[in-house]
Amino acid sequence: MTTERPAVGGRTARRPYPKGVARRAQILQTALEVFAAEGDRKASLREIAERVGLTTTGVLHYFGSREDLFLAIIDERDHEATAEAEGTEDPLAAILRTVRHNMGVPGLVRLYVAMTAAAPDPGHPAGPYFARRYGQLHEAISAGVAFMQADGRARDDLSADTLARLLVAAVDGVQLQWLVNPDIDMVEVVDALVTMITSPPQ
Amino acid sequence: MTTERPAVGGRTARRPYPKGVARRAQILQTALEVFAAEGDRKASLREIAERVGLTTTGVLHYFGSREDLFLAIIDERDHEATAEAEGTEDPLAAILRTVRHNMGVPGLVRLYVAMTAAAPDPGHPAGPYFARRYGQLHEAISAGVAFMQADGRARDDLSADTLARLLVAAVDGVQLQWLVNPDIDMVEVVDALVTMITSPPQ
DNA sequence: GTCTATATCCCGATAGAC
DNA sequence: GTCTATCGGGATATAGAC
Repeated sequence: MTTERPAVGGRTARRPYPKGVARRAQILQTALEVFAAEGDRKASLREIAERVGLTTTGVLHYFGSREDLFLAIIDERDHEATAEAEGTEDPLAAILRTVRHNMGVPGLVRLYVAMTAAAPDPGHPAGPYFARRYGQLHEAISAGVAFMQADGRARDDLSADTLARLLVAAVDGVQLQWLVNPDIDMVEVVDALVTMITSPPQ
Repeated sequence: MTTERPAVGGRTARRPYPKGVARRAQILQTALEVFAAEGDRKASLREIAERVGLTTTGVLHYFGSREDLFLAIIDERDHEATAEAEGTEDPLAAILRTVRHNMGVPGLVRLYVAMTAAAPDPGHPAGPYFARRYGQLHEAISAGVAFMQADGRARDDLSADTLARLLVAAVDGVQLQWLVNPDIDMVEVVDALVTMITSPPQ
C-alpha cells in the first residue's frame, strides 16, 4: 500500500495547480452543503455550479460526473476519519467515537447512506469503492477484536470476523433509523452491542 | 386499526375494476424485475412502461409518480412479510427467518435499501412511510424482547427498547454489506447478535 | 375507468470555441 | 481552465380519445 491518493475525484488529481485545488475544495464544500440542506434530488449539478459561480461543465471539469463528485466528498471525509482512528488500541472505543461524531453531521451521514445504497447498482462508481472500503474496515476491526479476545477483553465464543461484521452493520443500520427519527440515541444502541461483546458469556 | 389497505399506491385503490387490478399487479411485478436486473438508474418509467406495453403516462395513471411506484412494491411485500411474522412467540426466530428469506431475493433487498436511503430526503414519499414502518417494527420487536426478558429467555441488563433498535440496525446494516459482497452470510452475523441477546450476562 | 398524445421543463453529459 | 451550444433522456401536467 502506498500513500498515493486514489483517483476517485477526477482527472486533475495529478499536479494540482493552486487555483484548481481551491476551486475543487470549494465545489466539494458547496456540494455537501446543498445536499445537506436540499437532499439528493435537489442537489443537481446546475444548482451546485450556480452557487459556486460556475456552469455545470465547469464543475464537470473537476469531477468527471455527478456521481464522482459525491463520491469524492465521501472519500475525503473517510481519509480524515481513518487517519484519526489509526493506531487505536481499542477499536470499539474508536467506533463509539465515530458514532458520536456522526450525530453532529447529519448531512454527511445522509450522503454516506445514499452512496452506500447506490453502490450495488451495476456500473455505479461507488460499487468498487465501497467494496474496497468495507474490506479495509472489516480487516481493521476484525484484527482489533481478535486482539481483544486474546487479551480476554472480548468474548471469544463468537468469531472476530462475525463480530466485526456485526459492529459495522450496527453502525450503518442505526444510522438509517436515526435519519428517519433523529430522537434515537445512536451511541446508546451501539454501546449496547459493545457491552455484549466485552462482557464474557456465562 | 382497520384492515383497509393504505392509499400508498395510487388513486384507483377504491373500487378496483378487474382489468385495473391486473394491470396494477403487472406493473408492480415488471418494475421489480427491471430494478432487480438493471438497477435504479436504468429502471426508468419509460423502460418499465415499454415492457408492460404502456406509455409512461399510462403507468402514471396507476401510480402517481415513479417514487410512489417503487414504494408500492415495498409496501406490498411488507404486508406479506408482516402477515407471515404475525403472532410469533419468538421475535428473534422470526427475524432470522426473514434474513434467511432475504438472501434469496437480492433485487428486492436492493430496492428496500434504495428506498430507505431515499426516505430522509425532504419531500420524498418514503419519508413518512418509513417513519411509520420503523415505528411499528420497533414496537413489535421491543414488546417481544420484553416478553423474553420476563421469561428469562433474554438478558435484561439492557433495555428491550435498545435491543430492539439494535436488532433492526443489524439486519438493515448487514444487508448493505451483503449487497456489496454477496459472500457474506447474513444469517450468521445476525445469529451472533441473537446468541448474545439470549445468553445471560455473567 | 383506462389510456394516449402532446408539450414543457429539468437533468446529465459531450463537443468544441475561447 | 472555462464557457456556449446542444443532445438525448426523463419526469410530469393537461386535454381528451376510447
